[in-house]
Parts: sequence; structure tokens; C-alpha cells
Amino acid sequence: MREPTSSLQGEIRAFVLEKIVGGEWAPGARVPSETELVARFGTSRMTVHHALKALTAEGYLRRVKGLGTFVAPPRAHVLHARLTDVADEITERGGRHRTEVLDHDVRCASSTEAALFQLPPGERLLHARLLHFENDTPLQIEDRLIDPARVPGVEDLDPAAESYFAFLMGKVPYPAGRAVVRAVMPPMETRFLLRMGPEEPALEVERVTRAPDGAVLTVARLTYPGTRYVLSGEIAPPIGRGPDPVGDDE
Amino acid sequence: MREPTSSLQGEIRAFVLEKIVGGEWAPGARVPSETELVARFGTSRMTVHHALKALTAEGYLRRVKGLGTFVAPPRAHVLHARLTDVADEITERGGRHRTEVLDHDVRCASSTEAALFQLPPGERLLHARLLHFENDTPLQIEDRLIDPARVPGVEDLDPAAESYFAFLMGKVPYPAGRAVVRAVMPPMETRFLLRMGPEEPALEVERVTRAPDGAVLTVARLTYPGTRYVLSGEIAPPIGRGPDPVGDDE
DNA sequence: GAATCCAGCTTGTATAGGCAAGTTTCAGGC
DNA sequence: GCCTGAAACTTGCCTATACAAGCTGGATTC
Repeated sequence: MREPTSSLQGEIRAFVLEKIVGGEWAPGARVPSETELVARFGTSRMTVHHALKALTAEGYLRRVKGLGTFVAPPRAHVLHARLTDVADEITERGGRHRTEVLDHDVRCASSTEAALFQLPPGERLLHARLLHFENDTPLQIEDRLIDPARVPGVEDLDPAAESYFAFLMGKVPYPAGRAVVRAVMPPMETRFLLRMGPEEPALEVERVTRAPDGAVLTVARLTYPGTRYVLSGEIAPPIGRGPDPVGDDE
Repeated sequence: MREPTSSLQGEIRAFVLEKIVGGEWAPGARVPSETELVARFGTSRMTVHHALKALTAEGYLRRVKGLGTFVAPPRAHVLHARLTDVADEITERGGRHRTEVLDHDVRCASSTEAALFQLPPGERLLHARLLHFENDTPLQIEDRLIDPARVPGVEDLDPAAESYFAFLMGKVPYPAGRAVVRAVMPPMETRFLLRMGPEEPALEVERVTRAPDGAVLTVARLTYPGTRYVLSGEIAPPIGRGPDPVGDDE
């Protein structure tokens, strides 16, 4: 992470960050107060304040009104793994992507499906099952349910032409949600479709996508052959999001 | 995500964020300039400026000097999965944790290991293989290599008493690194140790942890029984980190 | 001794002004 | 038409000041 020291804020930021990641200031330790840093760097308090506030938002510091600034205790690391469109992923590494539609219908929600979507049972749900190929080798089975009432126009979409991922991204650019990653032994049909070996496990990513208001838009189960796909990402300390990053414990 | 409108910055932030996540302002669209928002909210420019800057750091906006402020194009979603200490994870959900040491020795690095650590071959490496139990049921095999030259005191650690994760966290609180998650069919010995079923796959997390200066500190391979463990996390748009969050493409 | 209050520290927030630096646009001169 | 340059706009950054709100510790008072 390169640190621009071109600005005064950047200088203060680099100074504090270096002490933290270098271990000189241990987690929980007191950081010099704003006025002390003002004296050290000869800047105005606002400049110091904004440098420290930025580091707080990034999870390195913890500030308590009336008390002072402290090095945040890192209790966990976070894996940041990109969940991209499988079509993008394939074309990005120079492959050829093709979609085969296995199932595509509108059904009435079963009781479990209705509970998942927090809808009354019997509500209409769009269901699609797609097989994604990379250079004519199957790479992913996408099993997806969508609430068509919340995603207008999705019923007219041709999944072979435009992916649901891209379509939903266009409709709801900033969704929330959860995902679960597991290792499974898939059923015979899946093994056959993905041309998997007799002992080969599958990596399964199941994700629930919600609109900003909390309503479930879509539930997707993505199945990959274990020998042909891995999930990878960067590791970093947790990042604060929004103006109220603390207030969880203690 | 609750939004405090108690402050003027919070009001402006909520106003802009609501337009973005609500889809009213599409990705790439122009956001009112600072002076326009000043006129609308009747605040000083700095107040508007800091509200917009915070949203930029969180990845919602993109600002170009001389041009204006725009809604950031969300190109991918990111899975934020916490990688915690198994011991913490188990005790947090009320379980009893116990560690069994399978292997614990100092060896000379093989050529592949040396390449992994970017060290000359034959350098001393600490190797440990641990079996973690939750209520006497095996949950994880931890296979770990550590560079003792970079982690002083690690050779005196008793892995059954304190986890390497916690020890390393104390030594290098803010590490960097990468992790890979895959589904595998583990060898016989692993299946036996983890008491896995005959057809049960395993979830494997392999992570490389580096010091802030880039040197590899430790490589860990964590193996879980597929039916007893899943990796889960929140999904959110990518977050900018540091003062230079863009500058990658276009 | 115990409770109270206040001074002195801390951070949070907002204001008003200024200058720098980048982009666009359009008028003017060639 | 083409190039040039200035004006007008944008964001980036810094300063100086002010007040609010929260915590701590010590002096005061009971």
C-alpha cells in the first residue's frame, strides 16, 4: 500500500500507520492526542483530525470522545473474495463463455422457498438452472430463484444472452446479502453435467441477495467442480463502514 | 445500516446514499457538485466535502478534480468472511476447545517451501500439524509452516496452550496476505483423524500471511470436514482502502 | 471519609475563508 | 479552420476559530 506523503494529512497518516503496523504502538495503546500531533507536525487541528478520522474509518484506530485515540484491537482477519459474474471471470482470463439453459420456468413458491423470500406461500417465483461453459468445458451450475415482483423485467430476460448477475447488478447496483461456501458431494446429475470425476467434490457458493430495504431479491446456488475452481481473495483487517463503526462490544 | 441524521454531514450522507442505493442515481451518473449541495443544505462547503469524501472512501462515489463527483460503477461484489481463530470460534458458540499436537518440529525448508517463503533452500522452518476438537469432535486440521527468524519466540510456544493464530496476531497485529478456499477429497489419514464419512469432502482454506514489509511469515492449510463446517460472510460492494482507492483502470 | 463540583483535558462537528490544481468551454487571434 | 488563452467551473487541501459533549482527577464541601 503506497502512502502519499505529498499532503500534510498523508504525512500524519503515514507516521501513525507506520507505528501501528510496525508494532511500535501495540493494540490498545494510546495514540498521541490531536493537540500533541498538532505540536509535532505544526499543522492545524483539523488536518490532524481528518487524518486520524480516516484511519478510524479503516479500522486501525478507535477514538473515544473525552478520552483519546487508541490503536484498535484486531480480533479477526477478513477474507475479501470477489464474487464476479462467471461470464466476466471467464472472458477476463481469455476464455470463451457459453450458457446452456437447463431449466427456466415460473413456479409457485413452496413453503421453504416462501420462507426464504419472506413471502406468502404460492407466490410466483422465477426459477432458472443454467450450465456455464468455459471453452466448452462446464465450469458452473447456477441454480437461481428470483422474485419477479421485485425485479421488473426479469421474466423477459434470455439467460443465454445476458446473465442474471449482470441484469440484477443493473437493477440494484448496491445490494446487501450473505453467502455461504461449502464443500459437498453433489448428486449424480450434477456430476454428469459438470463432467466431474467419480471421487471429485464440488465447491458450492450459496448467496442470498437483498435489496437495500431488506427484501430478498434472489437466491443463487453456484456449484463448481472442486478440481477446476477455487475461491481466492485478499486478507486484511476488518474495515469500518459507515459513520458508526464501533458500538458492538465492551 | 442505520444512518445517523443527527449531524449535518449525516443528513447529506443519507441524502446522497439513498439516491444511490435506491437506484435513482445510476452508476456513472453525475452527483450534484459541492456548491450545489451547499446551496441545497445551507451548510459550509467543508461539511459537504467531508460527507462526499467519506462516501468516496467507502466506494460509493468517485471524484475527479476539475470534473465532478460521480456514482461509482460497482463492478463486483465482495464476500467478507471472517477468518477467526478456531479456538475463539468454538468457545464463542459455547463449545469446548482442545488441541492435539500431531507433529511439531523444526525442519530444513525443501525447495518448494523455500520458494513459498522466498528464502534460500535449507533455511530452518517451524512445522506444526494440529488437530482441533470441538467437544471431543475433531473439527479442523491445522498444517502450518512458520519462519522462526521472522517470528521471534515462536519456537518456545506450546501449540496446545496458545494457538499460533493468537500468537502471530500478537506479534504482527496488522498482517497482509492471500487465502484460497477449495473443496478437496483428503487423503486417508486426514479422513481418519477428522472422523469423516467415506464419501465426505473437505473444505480447505490455505492462507499465506505476510508482514507489512512483504516477507512471508507463515503458511497455513486448514482442513475442515465438509458436512460440519461452512465458510460464511457478508456481501457488500468493494471498499476503498487508503487515500488512493482508484487509479486501477480506464 | 464520602459525595459533589469544576477545571482541564479529550474528540466531534461546523463555519468561513483561502489557494492550488485539474477540466471544460468558448471567445479571440492567426 | 486551427490554435491559444482566459474564464468558469470542479475537487483537494489547509488554516483558524468556535462551540458542544464526554471523561478524568483533584479541590472543595458536607
